[in-house]
Amino acid sequence: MSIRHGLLALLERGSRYGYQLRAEFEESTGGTWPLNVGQVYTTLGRLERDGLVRGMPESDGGQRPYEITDAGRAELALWFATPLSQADRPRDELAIKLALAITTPGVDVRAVVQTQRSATMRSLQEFTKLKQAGGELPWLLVLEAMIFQCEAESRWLDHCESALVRHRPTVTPVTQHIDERVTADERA
Amino acid sequence: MSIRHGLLALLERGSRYGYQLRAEFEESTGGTWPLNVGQVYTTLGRLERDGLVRGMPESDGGQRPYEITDAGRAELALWFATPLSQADRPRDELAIKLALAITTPGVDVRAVVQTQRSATMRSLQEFTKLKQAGGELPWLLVLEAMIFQCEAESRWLDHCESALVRHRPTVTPVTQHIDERVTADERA
DNA sequence: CGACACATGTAACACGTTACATGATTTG
DNA sequence: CAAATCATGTAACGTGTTACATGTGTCG
Repeated sequence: MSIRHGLLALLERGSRYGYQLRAEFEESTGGTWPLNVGQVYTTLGRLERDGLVRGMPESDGGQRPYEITDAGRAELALWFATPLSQADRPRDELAIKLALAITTPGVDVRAVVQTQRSATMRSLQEFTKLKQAGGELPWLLVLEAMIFQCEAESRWLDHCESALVRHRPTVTPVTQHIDERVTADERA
Repeated sequence: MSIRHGLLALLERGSRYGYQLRAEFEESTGGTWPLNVGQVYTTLGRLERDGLVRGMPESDGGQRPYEITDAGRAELALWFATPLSQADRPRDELAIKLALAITTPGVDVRAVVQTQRSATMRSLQEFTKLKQAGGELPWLLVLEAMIFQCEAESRWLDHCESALVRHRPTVTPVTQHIDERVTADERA
């Protein structure tokens, strides 16, 4: 639903055509989430089908601008007025992954956690660097949203690791045979 | 991709049938993300089509168990070994919403922020209550992931609000006419 | 001219989601 | 018996995503 409403919001500023919409959408979010042009057109088609936008006749340079309708404006207002509930959000794949890793035989959960943390920290560094480069307020806020998320994820991964250590003791390479005895016990 | 791999992980524990898979999936995540049974079957169909699981003949009580194949095991191992990159994640709808709210005429951004924060805090309280009730380790970690996320979101919303105040001064009901002058200036 | 950016669009597919149809089994 | 739960499955739709086809304009 984010692209749908995103395009609607851009059209609220005034009439735009597909290519413009893609450029402005990517600009708002600083190119963090690249948007395939094709998707703009398919989404515009669906928005028109639903009566939220109106496609104008093709103008001079082969450009076909769209404008938002009253229904579209209402839908947009509703979007802004309604908070995102937990149910609206996609499942947290990382949480699912770790939760299942714990109960899946033959998975080194600590390795999963550590690999993820490396990746998360790399992202965090990239974002921090981008932040130094500066930019418009919207793009800056998006960046900071992702920075906050990375930090939360990193803290959560730390938390998971220590919870795991508490739950099933750490294994060093030397005591590999002990590891196998322990997991065998747990299966019973 | 999370359900696909989730089912694969559950099948790694042993042969299961559809209804069981749904129950175990919801149990792992504590019912936070309810999973429609129908989706289990469609997903199992796709997994079988891709050779990652094998559907067994229908047994006694009308149950049709599935088992994971070697290809499925490889896919699962890959899933666990590969960290989630930023590109894999869905667009952050809230971030997009706020970024666009800022540049959309006629939107009270502060109201959007405050409405969202109320909702986020409500979620946070629910999760905290659930945490007190306790549960298995996987479910506990999932809960804490969501708690951490809510906290990050709440902090980010605070940050947005203060960034907005810095950028365009707060308006009180009494000085409504001043607000209109200001926004008119900004449009120019 | 040839390459590249601009611009529109379609086809095909993946995944998630809901609603529905259908039966077997259990239980009050 | 009737209602609820267990269990399987299909049909239909929505969004997101990619790949492709097509044409125009511009610039070295």
